[in-house]
Amino acid sequence: MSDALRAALARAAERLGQPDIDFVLERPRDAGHGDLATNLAMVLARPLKANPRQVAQTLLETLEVPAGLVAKTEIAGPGFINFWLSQDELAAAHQAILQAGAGYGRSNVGAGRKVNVEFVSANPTGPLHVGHGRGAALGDAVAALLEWTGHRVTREFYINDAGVQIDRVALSLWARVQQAVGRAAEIPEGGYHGEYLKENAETVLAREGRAFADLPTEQGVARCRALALELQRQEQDAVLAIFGVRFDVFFREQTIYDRGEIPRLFALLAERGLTYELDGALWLRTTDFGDDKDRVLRKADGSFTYFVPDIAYHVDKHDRGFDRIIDVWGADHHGYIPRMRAALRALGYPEEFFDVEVVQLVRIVRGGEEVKMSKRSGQFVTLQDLYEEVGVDAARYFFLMRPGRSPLDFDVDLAKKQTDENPVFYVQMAHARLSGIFRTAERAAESVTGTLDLAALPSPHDTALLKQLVVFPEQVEKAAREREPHRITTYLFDLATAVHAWYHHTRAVGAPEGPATEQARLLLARAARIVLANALTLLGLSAPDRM
RNA sequence: GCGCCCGUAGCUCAGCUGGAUAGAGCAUCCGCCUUCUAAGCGGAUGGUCGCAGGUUCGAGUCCUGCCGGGCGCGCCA
Repeated sequence: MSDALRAALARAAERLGQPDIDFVLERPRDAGHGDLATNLAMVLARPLKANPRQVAQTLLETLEVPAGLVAKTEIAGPGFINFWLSQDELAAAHQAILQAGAGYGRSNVGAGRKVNVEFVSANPTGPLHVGHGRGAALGDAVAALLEWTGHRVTREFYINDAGVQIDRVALSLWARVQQAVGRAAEIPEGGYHGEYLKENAETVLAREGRAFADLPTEQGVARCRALALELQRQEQDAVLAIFGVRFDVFFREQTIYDRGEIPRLFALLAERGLTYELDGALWLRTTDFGDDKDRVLRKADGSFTYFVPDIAYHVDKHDRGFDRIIDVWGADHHGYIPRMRAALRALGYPEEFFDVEVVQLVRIVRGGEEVKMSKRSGQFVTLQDLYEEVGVDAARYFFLMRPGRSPLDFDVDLAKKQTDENPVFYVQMAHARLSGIFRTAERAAESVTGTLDLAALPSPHDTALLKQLVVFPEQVEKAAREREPHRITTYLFDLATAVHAWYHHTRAVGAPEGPATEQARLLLARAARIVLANALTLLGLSAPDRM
């Protein structure tokens, strides 16, 4: 609805001789300033050398807006033009909610662009921790936002199954196997000490038989490598499934090697003159592309740095035809961004191809004290511990409440509270209450149909709720563009506030104002329930009918 | 030392491509239960937006410098 007005304003500016002027048409913060406001007169004042309020007056005199769109205009403050939309326009916007239903809020601004979102990508060396949980919630929500705006999204998980970390797990598991059959064995230097490898050792012995422990060391360790990988991946997937996160692609680092991508990459880089030898090592000229120092690809001992398969992996994503890839990385990897960006630039990829979402640390706080570790992992709080304590919905909501770039204090006590202090509870309660209205009315929400009669909605809480509902699609677009799911949790909270206030101050079933108002309020409740459910669903949260 | 992120109410944090009187929750104080879930609603108190300059009709938002906090700076992954 704002598009028609924006076009009309642009035409008016053109008539004043300023066809390409950049102006803003937005929803003002203060409801007293109308439904939409523009600064056009103020930005025109300078080139026209005129008083902004005078310009606003001229604009309003020449403005041609489609009939039935705007009910009232005013010139305010330093030269803002405020618009109030007509009631027909609001009724039409309400009707659009009922018609679109579960699809309300979706758009096509992404125009089918192929996007890859890679997230979690935890090493297969142990259980997922709460930081992975935040990355999972955030990556999944970013992916959902892109889907809702018409992108073709692939959710991808990268498995580091070829590095030295997995070798250390193999040696650690072999040691646990030996211990389990009563032999003296030590977890090697840099190995994994968590309880979970003891469990894995028991699983291995139960499955392979006690004779497994008698294998020659080399063979045993090799088997342990495959078994540890399998068991850790299985556990991670089970936890992610409960957490409600699914991936389309699991990409193993090993595939890079198996397919011979490494020599191909070296040839490509050499061909472009991007590498050189120094001190027995092979270097990539990343400084030519914005990095602060060149990076080693092949070490003097002949082995590759981690950077090598990682570049090859990003090249592979490019070759799979994605227009854009988004990596969700922990904050401890942010120093790695410039070199990867430089490598992809060096290969001639477009600037906007590669993006990184940095996810800051999560501190788990219980009783005002930071919780540092769980017994099972030995060094960190696991994602499983967290959702078993507070529930999946609360965990996901809390992870999404703040921008990923902000460090997060996760208040476990608050997340568990079944009161309005807990934002998840508060938001879901709003949905449950709306469902309760239809239970009381003894009607299915879908059976309430027709055009919304605004004249039958006398309370300011009615209109406040309605106006909150119709901004959902633009909130989704904005959140998708900025890749900021926290905008949706903020919106959900504001919407829930509008619902609770409306619920408390007005009555739908048996409305004292009469049957026309009951009908209008039921239509409003139906729309509000749709929008709440859509926003919750988008973020991977449930929309309960009772609580 | 260099780079990135952060600094907004007592606490935890929002603040949309710069826009009108800087918002919310918690805490503190004051109201409201014959109600479709009081598992709720309304109100009050509380701010040199880290500091100092600059750009602009207009700066929490953009630029520069400084102060404070976090993280990263390997021929580790």
